[in-house]
Amino acid sequence: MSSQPLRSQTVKVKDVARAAGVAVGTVSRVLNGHPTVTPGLRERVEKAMAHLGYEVDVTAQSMRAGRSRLVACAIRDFDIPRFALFIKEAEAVLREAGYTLLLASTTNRPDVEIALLGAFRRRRVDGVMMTLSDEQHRDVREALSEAPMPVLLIDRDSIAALDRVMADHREGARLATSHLIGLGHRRIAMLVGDIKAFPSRSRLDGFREAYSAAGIAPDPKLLRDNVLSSEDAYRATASLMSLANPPTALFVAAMDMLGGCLRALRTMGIAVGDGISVVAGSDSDLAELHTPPITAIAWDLAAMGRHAATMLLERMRGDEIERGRGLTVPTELIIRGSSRPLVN
Amino acid sequence: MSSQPLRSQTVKVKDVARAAGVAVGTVSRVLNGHPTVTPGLRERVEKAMAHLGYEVDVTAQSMRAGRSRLVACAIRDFDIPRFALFIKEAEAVLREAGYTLLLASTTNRPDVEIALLGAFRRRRVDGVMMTLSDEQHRDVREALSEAPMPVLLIDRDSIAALDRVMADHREGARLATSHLIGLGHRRIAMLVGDIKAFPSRSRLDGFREAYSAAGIAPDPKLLRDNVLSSEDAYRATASLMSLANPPTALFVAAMDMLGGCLRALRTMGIAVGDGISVVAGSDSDLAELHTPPITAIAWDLAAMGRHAATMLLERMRGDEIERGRGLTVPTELIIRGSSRPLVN
DNA sequence: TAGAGTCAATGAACCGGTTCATTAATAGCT
DNA sequence: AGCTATTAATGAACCGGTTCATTGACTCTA
Repeated sequence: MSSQPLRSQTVKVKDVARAAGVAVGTVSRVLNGHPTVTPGLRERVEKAMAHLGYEVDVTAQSMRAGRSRLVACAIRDFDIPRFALFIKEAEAVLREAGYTLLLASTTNRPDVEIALLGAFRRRRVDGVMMTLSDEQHRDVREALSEAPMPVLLIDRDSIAALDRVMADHREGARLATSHLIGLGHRRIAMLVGDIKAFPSRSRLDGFREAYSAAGIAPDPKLLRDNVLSSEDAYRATASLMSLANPPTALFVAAMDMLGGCLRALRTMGIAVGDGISVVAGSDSDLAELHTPPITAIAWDLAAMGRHAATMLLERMRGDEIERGRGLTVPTELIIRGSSRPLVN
Repeated sequence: MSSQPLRSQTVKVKDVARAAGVAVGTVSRVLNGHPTVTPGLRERVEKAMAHLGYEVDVTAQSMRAGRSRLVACAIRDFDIPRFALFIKEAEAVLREAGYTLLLASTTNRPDVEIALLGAFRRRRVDGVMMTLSDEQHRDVREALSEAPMPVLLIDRDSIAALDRVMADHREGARLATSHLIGLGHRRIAMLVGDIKAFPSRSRLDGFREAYSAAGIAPDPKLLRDNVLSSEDAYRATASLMSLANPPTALFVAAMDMLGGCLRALRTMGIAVGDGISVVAGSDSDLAELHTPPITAIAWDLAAMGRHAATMLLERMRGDEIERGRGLTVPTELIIRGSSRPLVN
C-alpha cells in the first residue's frame, strides 16, 4: 500500500499476473469468475487488480471471442416520441444482461439498412433489432438472410424466419373505424404512412375490415398514404377538407401525425368534434389534453421494447427455440370527445 | 469467376493476400486507402476481396489501434421527445464521420454515471457526450477527470475543463418571467427540475433576475423543484392551486412537464388563460395546439446535437484547440394565448 | 508405499488485423 | 555503367486478452 495506484492505461493481465505471482491464465479465470480457482489465489489476484487499477480491454476480449456484447438497434427515425420509450426499455433490459446498445437511424432507406447490417457484422455485433422500410425489398431480405447474428424485427411481420415484436395495429384500426361507423360516419378519411411496411398495411386492413363488416365500402378518394411527416399530415388534411364532398371523420392512423392534422384544421377554422370527428392512431399528451380530447389508439411500447430485448437475448443465448417467433402486443381504443355522432 | 463467393465468415486478410498473390501488409494498406500502393496491385487486391466476400473485423482493428470508432451518449432519460432530436442529429453527424453511436441511460444517478464511464473506457470508446445528475458530485468529477477519452457535457456547464453544449435557459426563463411580470403578474409559481443540474439552476437564475429587474421579490412558497416526472408536475400544480393564496401564473420550466400540469388544471376545473396564465419551459405540439395555445420557450435541440457531435469530433481528431469550449444555443420566447394580463 | 485419479495452475498459441524495419526494384544522375 | 536516392512490397512482431494441452501436487486406494 505504499505507492499510488498506477495509471490503469497500461496495466495488462500480464502485469496483474506478475504482481500476484500467478500466470496470466489464472488472472483471466479470476476475471471471468471461472470456478476452478483456489479462493486464496483469487483473492490475491483481485487485490493485485485493485491495487494496479486494472481494467480489462473489451476490444481484446471481443476479438478473441468473436463477439462484442453489443446489440444494435436501427430504426427509421428515433425522433418519434413513442419510439424513444421502446428504446429506453430495451436498453435497460440489455444492459442488465451485460450488453450495450448501439443506435443508428435508417432514415427509412433500404440502402442504409443494408449498409448498416454490413457495419454491424463487421463490428461483430451479437444481435440486431430493426425496422424495415420495405419488407419485400430483395436486397434487404438477402442481407438479412446472410446476417450471421440474430435479427429481430420491430413492428414488421413478413419475414417468418426472424423473431418479430409487433403491435396489433389491424385490431386497433378496426376498433377505431367501427367506432366511427357506429357513430353514423360513412365518409371516413384515413391518413397512413408507408403501405410497404407492416403498421400502415395492417391499419389499412383493419380499416377495410370494419367497413366490410358494416356492409359498406370506403371512398378510395379519402385515403392518403405516405404520410410520414408533420408537413405531410398538414397537406393531406388540408387537401381532404378542401374536397367538394369532404369527409365527416378523420382517422389519423400514421404514428405521431396528429399535430400536423390539427394544425391544418385550426388553420382552416374547422372545429374538432363539431366540424369533424378525429381519431388518432397513436396516443400522446397532445391527444389527451387537446380540447376536445382526441380519441386514440394506444398500445404499450415499453412492453414491446422489453419483449424485443428479451427475445433477442434468448436467441443470442442460443436457446433451443423455434425459428421466427412473433409476439403481438394488444392495442386498445381510448374513446374521448373528438369522435361524435354524425349530425346531418 | 467459376466458384460462388465463399462464406465471408472465415475470410481473413491472409486469404485475400494469398488469392491476390501479395503480402498481408499490402492488403491492409489497400483496405485503409494508404497511398503507397501501385494501382495495378490495388485493383488485384480489391478483386480478390470482392470475390472472396472479405469483410474486415472491426474488433481486431479496434484492438490493434486502441480505439473503437465508437462514441457513447449517456443521458438521464431518452424518453424525452426533444432529446430524441438531439440524439438523432448527433448520430447523423457522427456516422457521417465514420463513428457509431452507443447509447445508455443514466437514470440520473451518479453511481450509474460512474459505472457507465468505466464501461466506456473498457470498450475503448473514443468519445463521450453525457448529462450529469449532479455537477458537483466528487466521485463523478473524479471519474470524468480520469477518463482517457474526451467527454462533452450536454446542457451542463460547471466543469470548465470539458467541452460543453448548452441552451441559454437563463435568458429563456428571464424572458418568460419578465413577460408575465409585464402582464401584471406578481405571484408566479415556478416548477423546475433538479437544481443540482445546469438547466434548472439557470432557469431559476433567470426567473430571479427578472424579478429583481422589476424591483420585486418572488414568493418562495410558489417554487417547486425536483419536478422530474409528469406525476411530479401534476402534484406540484395541484398543491400550488390549492394554496390559500394561489399563484396567478404558472411557469412550468422543467422540460416536458407541461402535460402533467395541464392535467392537474383540467382536473381542478381551472381554465388556462382565464383562470391562470401558463408558460411552458419547452415547446411541443401540445403547447402549440392546446386551447388556448401555450406560451413557450424554444431552442434548437437539433443544432445542439450537431454542435455536440462536431465539437467532439474535433476533440477526438486531436485538433489543437483550447481546453473546455462552451457553446450556448439561444432560447426564444414564443408568446401565445395562455399568458394574459392579470385581471383583478 | 506405489500407482491411479483428480484437479488447480501454467504459459504458449491464438484471435485478425496493423505497423514498421528490412528488402528489392526502379529511377535519376554523373 | 555505376552509384545513390527513392519508393513499393514484404512479413514478423505486436495489440491484450482467452484457451487448452500439459505439468505438477495432492489424495485416495490397494
